[in-house]
Amino acid sequence: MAKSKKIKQTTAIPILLINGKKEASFFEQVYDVVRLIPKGRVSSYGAIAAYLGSKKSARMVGWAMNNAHQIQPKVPAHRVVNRNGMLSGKAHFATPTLMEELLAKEKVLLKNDCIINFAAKHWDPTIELAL
DNA sequence: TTGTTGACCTCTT
DNA sequence: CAAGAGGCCAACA
Repeated sequence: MAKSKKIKQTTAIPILLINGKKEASFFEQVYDVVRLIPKGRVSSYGAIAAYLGSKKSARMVGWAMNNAHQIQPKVPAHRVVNRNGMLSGKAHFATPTLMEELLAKEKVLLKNDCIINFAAKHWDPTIELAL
């Protein structure tokens, strides 16, 4: 094969390369699903992880969101919350209140950093995209 | 290179 | 009912 050194399968896949490239990593799939979240709806890390294959990979979804800030097109990370409907990642946004602001613009009401009527607004890819 | 950490979830005690 | 531990994969020191 062309490469003199063996390709490290487990090693980092450059996120920037994923953008518009053939190699589809776990991260890109996360971004893709998150972009599909309709306005006014919210999803959860576990739901996305489960849709991709393993619900135990929910942590990776969180990591993907962390990198999502350097990803383009922009990923609506504010529409992704934890299983409790709580804005666990709001602190990682540009401003601690940015996530609330974005959700408020989508008519998503919050109370104590928790989404009101979360069950009704929960957009589960496993169900919505299960066609 | 190994080991620890991380925007989580589920099971077990 | 509450608290603890395990598990997943990737990035960082």
